[in-house]
Amino acid sequence: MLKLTKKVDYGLLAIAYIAENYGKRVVSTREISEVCNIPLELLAKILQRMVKTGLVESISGPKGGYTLSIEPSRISVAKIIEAVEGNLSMLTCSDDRANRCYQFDICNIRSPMQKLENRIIELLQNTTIDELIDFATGESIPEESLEIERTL
Amino acid sequence: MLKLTKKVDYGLLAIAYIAENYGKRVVSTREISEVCNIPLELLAKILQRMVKTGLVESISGPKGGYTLSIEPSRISVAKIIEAVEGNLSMLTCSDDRANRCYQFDICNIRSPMQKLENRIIELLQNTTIDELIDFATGESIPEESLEIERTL
DNA sequence: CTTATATCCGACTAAAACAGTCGGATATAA
DNA sequence: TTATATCCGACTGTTTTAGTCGGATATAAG
Repeated sequence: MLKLTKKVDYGLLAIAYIAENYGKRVVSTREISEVCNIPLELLAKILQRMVKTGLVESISGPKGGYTLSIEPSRISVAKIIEAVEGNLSMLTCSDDRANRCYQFDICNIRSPMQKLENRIIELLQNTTIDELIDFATGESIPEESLEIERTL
Repeated sequence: MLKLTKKVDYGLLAIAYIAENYGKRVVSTREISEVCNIPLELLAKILQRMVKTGLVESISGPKGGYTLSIEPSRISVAKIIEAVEGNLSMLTCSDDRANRCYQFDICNIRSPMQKLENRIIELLQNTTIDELIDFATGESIPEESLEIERTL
């Protein structure tokens, strides 16, 4: 379904915490693990993937840890999902021999669904880390953000 | 991740096919199964769930099958996901004893993520079956729909 | 130069979700 | 009565997810 995986959840929490300390100090896996209640080893792997994709950078050794390698405003939820999970597409339409979709030829909902996916991805790209920590620090909360509308 | 399950894929295809014949005739599980290359038994269960949630209605016996119980314009992708999977939330923030989230107390990204989720749900609610079959029948394709923009 | 604390990395396991199957019940047109 | 349809729960194999383990490399500090 559309549920976020734990890894993504952890990744978001971790990078938000790193972002709060951006420019001040580096934070270690252990510290994040303890503050956020995230299993240490799992968190380590998540952070390492975010290093690989260039979202954070690491300092080895004692007093080491992680810090953002780019501005919070340039780190989107989309990038974090991609870093942690590999890709963020909800559709896997394929005509390849290997992982062929048996509906590929007769599927007439592909275009509109593709469009829907693109819009969702746009939303994920437009939600950035600085917005997340703005909430945390209490700055500039747009009043509309508290509305909860889920009428089907 | 955000991938749609096969069940939802099948559900979308099936209901689109039913919608194409809406007002003309009922279509059977077997027919949809053959046309769309969907395993018969699995499709049957999916259609039965959509009956339960009131998206389609069934006629038993020979010459029986399914038809929409409401207008195509009132059937959204959101409703189909809910019918087939139970719910469509990407977040599962819970303070309950049973399935408690161990980050609940310290999580400071919940509000913005909730907002993001609401926007995605809005998109899913605003994409309806009549749009899907408009594409299939070639009517009123907005030119922007073919754009593929995925710049991260 | 040793030690303690970090990141780094692949392989592994248990549990849950997903995809699909099976057996049998009920309804109804012919 | 029969054939064709929906209905429904239980079951199985596969894949994904979540988390663990063992060991390598890097470096600050004594």
